[in-house]
Amino acid sequence: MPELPEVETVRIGLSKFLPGKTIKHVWHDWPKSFPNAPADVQQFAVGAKIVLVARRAKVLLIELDTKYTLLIHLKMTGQLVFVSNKDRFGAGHPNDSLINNLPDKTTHVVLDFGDSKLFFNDQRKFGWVKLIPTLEVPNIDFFKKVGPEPLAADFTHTKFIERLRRRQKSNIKSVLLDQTIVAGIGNIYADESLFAACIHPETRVQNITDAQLKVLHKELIDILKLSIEKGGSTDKNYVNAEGKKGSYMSFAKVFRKENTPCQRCGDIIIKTRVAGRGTHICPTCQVKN
DNA sequence: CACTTGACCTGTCCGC
DNA sequence: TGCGGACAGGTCAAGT
Repeated sequence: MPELPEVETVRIGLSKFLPGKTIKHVWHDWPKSFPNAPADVQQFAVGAKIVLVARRAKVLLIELDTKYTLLIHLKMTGQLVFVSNKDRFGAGHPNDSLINNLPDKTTHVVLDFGDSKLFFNDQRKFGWVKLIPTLEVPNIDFFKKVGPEPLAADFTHTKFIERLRRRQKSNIKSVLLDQTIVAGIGNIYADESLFAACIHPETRVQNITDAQLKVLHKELIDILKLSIEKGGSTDKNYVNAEGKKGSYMSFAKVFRKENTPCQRCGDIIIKTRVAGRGTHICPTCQVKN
């Protein structure tokens, strides 16, 4: 679901459209989707101009010129879709694309810029939009705890290994999913990178060699970069800022590939449960040690 | 401290 | 056809 490559793809899209736009009106219909609305929204968002769009971990940051920033987390089924008025045909048009039919029943927040709108859709309502003073953004609990960006230039294999070894007794998959160790990895890229590095997801970190972790570091970065290039993974809900799906799933080697042959050895990919998550493994390539 | 479970939600699928 | 239950998986809180 939306992990680092998906959120980064949305950021790239929104960066093309949002800077310079002025928020004319904010609509929302579900308190938990926008917890500090409406009081602060009237004061610090309506009338504000968007300065820039950034990302940290799986969180999008839309900075406003009122010294406030909108933080957005898509969680599992969130979408952020930008629609320009001139691109719409109207509901019911033969071109039945998503953008012609928004808002729909999953839409919970709309930022209206007059000539265009940004729709926050979220089928399961786990995601949220928050308005926070820009200076306080680094001090929110999540950002104080979250680990380094895996695609940052200074994220060396040495740093990666040092951080993973803080959880020597845990299984490697739980550690990859732990946002305080490394930011941005979720279920898809944990499974894909562990397969690429030939590591069984239940292996304790202490039983994995530095050489293996160095391979995992390289494979993880390559996979995240490739996925961004392909516009992320669309399993069910995910779309980019223009309402379009990502194509990385067609490059995935194990995720949702259970009962199909492993591309490396021909054995059959299995689906099991590790760390409470659906987990995909090649039983021949990935052996516990 | 490591690890698991439940909560937050809705849609889909499977078995009866 | 409908109905109950499992499942999907990001994050946090609470429990073992």
